[in-house]
Amino acid sequence: MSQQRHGSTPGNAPGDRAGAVAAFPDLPEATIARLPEYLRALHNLGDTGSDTISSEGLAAAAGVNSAKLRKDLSHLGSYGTRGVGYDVTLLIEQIEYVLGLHQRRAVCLVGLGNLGHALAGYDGFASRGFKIVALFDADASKVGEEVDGLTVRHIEDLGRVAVEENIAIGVIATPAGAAQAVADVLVDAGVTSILNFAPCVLSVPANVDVRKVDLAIELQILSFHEHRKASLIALPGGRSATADDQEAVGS
Amino acid sequence: MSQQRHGSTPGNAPGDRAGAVAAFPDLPEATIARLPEYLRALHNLGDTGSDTISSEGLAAAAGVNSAKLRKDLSHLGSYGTRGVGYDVTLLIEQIEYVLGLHQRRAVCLVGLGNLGHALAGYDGFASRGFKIVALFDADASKVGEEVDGLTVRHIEDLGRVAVEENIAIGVIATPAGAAQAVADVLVDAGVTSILNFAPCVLSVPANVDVRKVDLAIELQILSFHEHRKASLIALPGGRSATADDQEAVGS
DNA sequence: AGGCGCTTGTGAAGGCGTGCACAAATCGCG
DNA sequence: CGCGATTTGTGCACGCCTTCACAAGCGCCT
Repeated sequence: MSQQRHGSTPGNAPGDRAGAVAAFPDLPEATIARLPEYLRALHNLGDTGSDTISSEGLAAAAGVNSAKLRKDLSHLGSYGTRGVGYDVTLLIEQIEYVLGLHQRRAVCLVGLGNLGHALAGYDGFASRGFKIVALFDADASKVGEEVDGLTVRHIEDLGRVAVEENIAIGVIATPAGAAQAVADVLVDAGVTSILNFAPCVLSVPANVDVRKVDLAIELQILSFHEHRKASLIALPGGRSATADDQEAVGS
Repeated sequence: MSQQRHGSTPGNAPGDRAGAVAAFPDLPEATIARLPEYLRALHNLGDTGSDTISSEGLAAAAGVNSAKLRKDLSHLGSYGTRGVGYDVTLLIEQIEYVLGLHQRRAVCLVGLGNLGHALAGYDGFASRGFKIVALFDADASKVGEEVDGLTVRHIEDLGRVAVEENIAIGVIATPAGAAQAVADVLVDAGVTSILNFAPCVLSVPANVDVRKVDLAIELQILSFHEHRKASLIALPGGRSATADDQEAVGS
């Protein structure tokens, strides 16, 4: 789908520049973070729904406030139809274009431990606009291994391969100790976006974007809420009330 | 470490309530989300550093502004020493207590596909306050399998086991289609915090906290920034400039 | 053709978070 | 004992984001 010519994407008619791309009306970061949610909801609805969707309906499917959704979409100049709603197909195209998903992006993955293996085989990447085109590891014993149709290469080759394959996004799934070194190599190779799963802070040039996913942090945030809930219950309440300040796992 | 009696945690001396726990001064969500970062940085520094750390130093290690860090710490009534800094050990204890990490929390994991296997073996959970005590899957062919020292059980047993093991946190690593059903089972079993890796919106009662991690969304956000950067370069620039509106992966 | 109901798009207000800049406090040294 | 250097804790202002509420626009039905 969305095989259409994207140069004709609507919404950039009036104030467009030279012959370049769209000239983004610098969207708020919060909006950008939600666009992928809308996109996912739209794809789900596209299969089993009608041609159009109201802001109310889409907002419910994406789990957000409908006013927020409308404002988000209005930011990217999207045209809904008053009294009707948004054209599902058109909206999908618009969002995909803004997110730069009209082209399939090449991604490389560094670090093939536990998590790396899982990421290499994760369907969600392929089905949502990305293609892992290379795997790297520093461990010689892993180099040469075949993972999900790709051969693991030594990280030394990263620079060359990144240029050959035009890789702009790198995923770091190494231990924390190795992450900064890997990031440096990625930056040197021309990668300008990094998704970091290692629990550490990366320092990179200003033109490089880094996003971090730390699984333990997510759990710790939940732990806080557990702690809070348990302490609010105070005396009454269920089994977790008194147990909270004792032990949870068992001695 | 932090084996001490936590009832004596300082900072709640003046306005404490009955005999209950701490009575949190409802911290801002943004602060809560950063506390785990500080904690990680502190652990790193604790190994190779001095007894105290300045807000400047810790902020650098955690990748945030130092004023923000001070404000965050002040919210939880932490006592640093002016002219000196924060006592590393004490601060670790404080943050761990606030996050509810003074006890090791029992976690169960549902869904042992690619990602589930990786999560089951992820060191970061064990080393940062959590213990996976049970694995579940709906696929009969996976039940009985041994993964990282635990035997995979059928999801039917979740209710019973959750109560037995006093599980308050559940991790969903199933396909999107199964996630809501799993969430319902978890909620029924008394789980009040869910970490959801499935790309879908979960609907749960108000007293249940859900955090979502969607790997593809992170990449899509990076993709947007790639797209934006590429379009800003316009004409000059590197290899990715002209390639952006063509193809990235190769025909 | 006209009116009515529905939905989008947006102005305005309120809340939250951030970062500056400085007062208050503590330590060390002379 | 007092002074200066250093660092925390925080008042304040600014900007972003969210949410409400409503006018404007569109289609359908009569």
